[in-house]
Amino acid sequence: MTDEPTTDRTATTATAAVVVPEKVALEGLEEKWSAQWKSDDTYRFDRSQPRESVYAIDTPPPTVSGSLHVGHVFSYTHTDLIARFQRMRGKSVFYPMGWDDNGLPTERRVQNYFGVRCDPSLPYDADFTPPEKPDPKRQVPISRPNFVELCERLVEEDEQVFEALWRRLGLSVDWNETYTTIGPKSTKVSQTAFLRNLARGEAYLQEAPTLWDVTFQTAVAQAELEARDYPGAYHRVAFHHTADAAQPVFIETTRPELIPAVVALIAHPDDERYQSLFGSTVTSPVFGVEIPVLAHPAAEPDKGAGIAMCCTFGDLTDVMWWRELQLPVRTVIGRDGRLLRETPEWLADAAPYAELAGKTTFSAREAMVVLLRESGDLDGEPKPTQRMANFYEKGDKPLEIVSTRQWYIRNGGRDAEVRDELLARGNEISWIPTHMKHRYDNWVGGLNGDWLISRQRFFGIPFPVWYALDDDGEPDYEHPLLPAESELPIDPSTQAPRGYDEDQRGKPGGFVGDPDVMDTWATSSLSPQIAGGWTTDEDLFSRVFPMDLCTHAHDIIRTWLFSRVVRAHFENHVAPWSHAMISGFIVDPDRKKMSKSRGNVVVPTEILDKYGADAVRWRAAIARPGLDSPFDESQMKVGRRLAMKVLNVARFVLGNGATTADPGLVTEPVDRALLARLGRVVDDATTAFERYDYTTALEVTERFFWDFCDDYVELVKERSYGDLGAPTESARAALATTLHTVLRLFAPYLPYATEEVWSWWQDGSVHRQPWPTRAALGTLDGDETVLDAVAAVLAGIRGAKSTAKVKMRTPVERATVTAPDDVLERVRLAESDLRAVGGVTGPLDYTTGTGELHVEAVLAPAE
RNA sequence: GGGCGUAUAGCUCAGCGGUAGAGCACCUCCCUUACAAGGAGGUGGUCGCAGGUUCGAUCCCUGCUGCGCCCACCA
Repeated sequence: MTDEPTTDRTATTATAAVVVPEKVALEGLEEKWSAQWKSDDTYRFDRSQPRESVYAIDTPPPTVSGSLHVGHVFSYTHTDLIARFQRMRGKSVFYPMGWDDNGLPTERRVQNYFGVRCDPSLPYDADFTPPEKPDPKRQVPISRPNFVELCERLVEEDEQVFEALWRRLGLSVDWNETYTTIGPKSTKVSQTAFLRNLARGEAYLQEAPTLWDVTFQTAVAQAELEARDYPGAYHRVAFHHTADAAQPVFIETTRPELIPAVVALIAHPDDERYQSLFGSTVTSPVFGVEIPVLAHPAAEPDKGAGIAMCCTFGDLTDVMWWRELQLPVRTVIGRDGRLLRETPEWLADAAPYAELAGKTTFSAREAMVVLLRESGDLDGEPKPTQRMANFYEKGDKPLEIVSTRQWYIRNGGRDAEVRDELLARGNEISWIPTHMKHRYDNWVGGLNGDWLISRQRFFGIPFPVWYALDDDGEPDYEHPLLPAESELPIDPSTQAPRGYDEDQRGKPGGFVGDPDVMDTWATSSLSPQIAGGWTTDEDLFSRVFPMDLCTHAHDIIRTWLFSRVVRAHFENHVAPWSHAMISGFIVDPDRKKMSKSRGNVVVPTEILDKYGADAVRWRAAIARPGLDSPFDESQMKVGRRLAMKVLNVARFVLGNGATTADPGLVTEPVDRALLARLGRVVDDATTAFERYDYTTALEVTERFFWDFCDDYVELVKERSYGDLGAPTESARAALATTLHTVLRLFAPYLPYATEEVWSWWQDGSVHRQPWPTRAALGTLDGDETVLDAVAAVLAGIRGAKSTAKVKMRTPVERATVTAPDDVLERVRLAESDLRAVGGVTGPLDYTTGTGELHVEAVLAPAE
């Protein structure tokens, strides 16, 4: 199963002078080899290969304005392990790297870093230089093009820092294949895909209630929501029967400031308490607005008073009622999160509104309570409560819902057929681990609206859309003006649509550009297309798409993973990759999520400085896909020790002239046993790696390697020196063959230590060598149980010395091995080696016994 | 409230219908010419709880409980 034809060269002799350093160290290897890999272009993708010889990887473009934590480092390492394995298996690995430099985080950083803010009404200033000392309180207003220039300047610096970190970690990315989510290529691809979505009816413009962040003043998509605990208070408020004002109807609300926006009271159709009210009207307190009392099954009888005040819009339930019961829109909250300054015309009693106008929701709530007290409609005191409120994941005020015009892409949230298609795409993907598919299914099944992709921001990919202005200067949203694909990329804020001149911008009979930009996910959802050359390099695209693997942590299944499936589904009619490998989180030792606010974040460069890249990679590799893993520095030490051991044992093997890795020279039973076992390890590691189980592949290799160092190397040490008169060449060839094989098995995990050792006696990079195969070891007939028998004798002799608390080189005057005959037979095969390593100077006797092998040793008296 | 995962040595984790495993930590010993940032040898567990299936359950089934995550939840 692992014996696929490759150009395996296990039978390799030294092709260059063997240079083994006097002293080995991990320090310096990262600088040395990452520079070498860069200058040699070691990881370059060979694009001449056909699709079946290519392994293509979709990596998450990190947010360059953010900071990386150790979880990122681990997750990217997981990807790299697979990339290196596939490369050694003979695949041409397409492993690009993207930078997400788009969007809000960058804007925010630019504002703070340069002390500026974007004012789109200003003209471009070609000579603008940012203030020398940024003053966060007095940000300099600059034009949108100036602002974007600063964004681009800053992300370029950020990208260099990130690339340096990734190179040091040893990611085998092809650095010729990079992209950004804001660059011309991404813009062209994003705009092209958008226009095609639009032409097919998958994208549309709609005025609708939208989740809105009042701080950033932008719309927010469902995927960016985060529910958080938020303190509030129930206010018991009286409405009044319109027919009989003396009869109050009590509702409970946490948002009394929305009373001017009330459009109905709603109770469950079966709720007996309100049967007589259905169909009648009530009058709102303070403002005297007459509203209907309606029935709807979503009203919960045991929640609050059992009858709810429906406002436009307090929450998503209000939106549902508004839509399903066809209620009017009465907006009182503006985009700045404050109550509208103009008094709404529907208020029967308008005067009290002056107390609320222009206030934040928080202040308006207090003012409203005063008004309710004055009118006598507040029953009792507000009762404090904790509830969950929706927040923008980057925001710190609860979201409001305002009615705005936005661009959407269909995602099944409003369409069962599309939803089923997307669920079916999920079935096309092999999920690692498999249970991560549930998250995808849950998310797709739970969508309650289409994907909102427009943002009211500045630094982002603009919609390639203009609107004609009528004679009154009103835009015609029904018939957007679109560019041809060949004209892309375009910026509608600086370019005019066909048939118009720039001086018609904003004038009646002229045009206006769509002011919005795409959300960053609307671009990164196309990462396979952007990186793969869709519409920009179709030959490349045919060789890499659909891709083989995407890897990232489980937190972005609902965003990045899902959105890529949506885009590939519509555009390419296929899932974007065959495998999705989902990493767990690195949590702190108390199993809490690492976060800046908790102050428990581990900075990647610190652990790289302290333990080295190989050690950090080793630690990453023992975290299996999908499982959270607590950060523990002691584990880095273990990885570091392994890397050191590789260097040291190689120094021994090669330093003794065991440089000919030719299994054909391995003749002694114990040596053949070693290679037989190694062959099984190669098979096991390969099988595990093929299943994306990099952890098991490492474990079996490591188990073998430590046994090799502790037992086999000790066993044949004397013989390999050539002073025993025993077959020296067999031992030396076994040592060299094992080193030659194990280095390649470890290469994905420990790229630096293995490359260093490889360079001592081989040409080229170990990372371009073929993955080892069992067949190439040529010892399928070896009896590996010989090793077990020998190891048991060794342990027996060592145990005797350890129990006696004497030095390990204490001579053994007489030893008796008791074991079943077949085991004794195997021990005899290595007798001279055992005598040498055990220091057995006197007789070595064998007696037949049953059960476990047992050694009786008579030790020489202490000197 | 819905879903998913998880529970095995002090810690981190493998494992599996047939006598409980590794690494770390801990204890004892050893400077041995690849390695003291080493090496050798040890101590340590009613496999979360309760039922069931079975000759036999840590493993399979059911139900609990703890922990973690995702989703829903603004009246």
